[in-house]
Amino acid sequence: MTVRRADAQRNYARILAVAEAEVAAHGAEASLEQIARVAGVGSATVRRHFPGRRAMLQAVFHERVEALCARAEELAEAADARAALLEWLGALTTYAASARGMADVLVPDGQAEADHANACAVQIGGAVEPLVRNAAKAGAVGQDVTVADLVALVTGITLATERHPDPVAEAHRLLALAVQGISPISPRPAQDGDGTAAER
Amino acid sequence: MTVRRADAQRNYARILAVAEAEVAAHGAEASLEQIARVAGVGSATVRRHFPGRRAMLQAVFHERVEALCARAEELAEAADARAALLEWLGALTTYAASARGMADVLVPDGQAEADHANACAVQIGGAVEPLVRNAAKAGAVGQDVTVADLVALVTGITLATERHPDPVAEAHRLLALAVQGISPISPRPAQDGDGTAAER
DNA sequence: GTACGATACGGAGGACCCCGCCACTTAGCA
DNA sequence: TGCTAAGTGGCGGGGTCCTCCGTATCGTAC
Repeated sequence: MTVRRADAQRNYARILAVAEAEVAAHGAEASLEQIARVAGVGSATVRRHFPGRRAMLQAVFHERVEALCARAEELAEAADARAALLEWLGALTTYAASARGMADVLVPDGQAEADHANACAVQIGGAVEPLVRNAAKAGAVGQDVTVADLVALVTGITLATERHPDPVAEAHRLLALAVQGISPISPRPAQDGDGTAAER
Repeated sequence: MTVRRADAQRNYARILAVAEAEVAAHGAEASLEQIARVAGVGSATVRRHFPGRRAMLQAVFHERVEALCARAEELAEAADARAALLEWLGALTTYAASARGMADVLVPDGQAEADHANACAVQIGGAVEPLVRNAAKAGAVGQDVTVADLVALVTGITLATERHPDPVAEAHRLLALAVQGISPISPRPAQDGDGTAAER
């Protein structure tokens, strides 16, 4: 635990490379065993570096997450807060829809993440927070809209369009729909405006 | 193939009942093997009645899908087309978010469904089509919005909020957000210009 | 009431995967 | 050059999915 041995680092890199390819090919449920086989290491080694599938996926998509965070920081400076936020959402959609398995790692995992609390989600949350706040200040989005909401919406869209012939295009279509509103009406207080009623 | 034997029907019913319980308990990835065990039949029998997990899930949620279709037909008569559509979307959200695994069966499955083309999706599509058309005619939704779009959006939201402490409430929140629009402005054809964004 | 044929059943077996354990190798420091 | 702990790989156990095939059972015709 002190410092990682050199061979371990090499193995890690190799496994990660194989994992990327494998996830790209088979999506989020790529076989860890298969990754080990292709990488030419024992399956135990893979699991040592990545305890659990989620960890593996997080590692695979780490670069992309960082790219998204960097983009968010750039965009936080933009003059048009609304356009900036929308562009970032578009970028997120493109990433999530084109990289199989990425959406799965963005959806919060109930129990097993309390310890380090879904690393990428937190990371993204921090980086994008300013974007959303700027947009809220400009009146482009509601005050109660959180980063998590937006990410959830996009990941949901991505998951739902995963098997579509052209996932990226379809995801962007649905995103546009959600941005514009399915059926927007200016909020009127005291009307039925709070969303949906309970039903049977 | 002529007529089903009586014992087969009984087994089917029993397995279906167990499957419902099992899916409710463990979600969409409930073990077929486990279902067989609990139902006291061989695993082959389960898969004879339900070839593949999707078939099982479709059977499990068949009643709910029918209920939703019935609701849609009722609502098609409503005076306020927009309210009708929104209520139906709310109902769908409640169903999908409260019944674990239902969302998974609503998301179209690329290849294996071409033969009978995702039974429930088609069924819902047919029943809800009038609702959407009415709403479109009333100008409540865009002309290019399809049933599939709306269902995809809701199922996506459901998938993304699956692990949330209170999935139903959270799903409804996001649905409301999507209905109102994340940041509605009309840069798109044919819609009236609302002009300024800063509404709220 | 019985005998027969189609229908449905269930268990065995193969393939795959995840996971934990443990003896062995090897890198890195003294 | 040794020594030690980090790192490794393979094995076995438990689980699932899926297919095949002998067998029991149902429904019917006689």
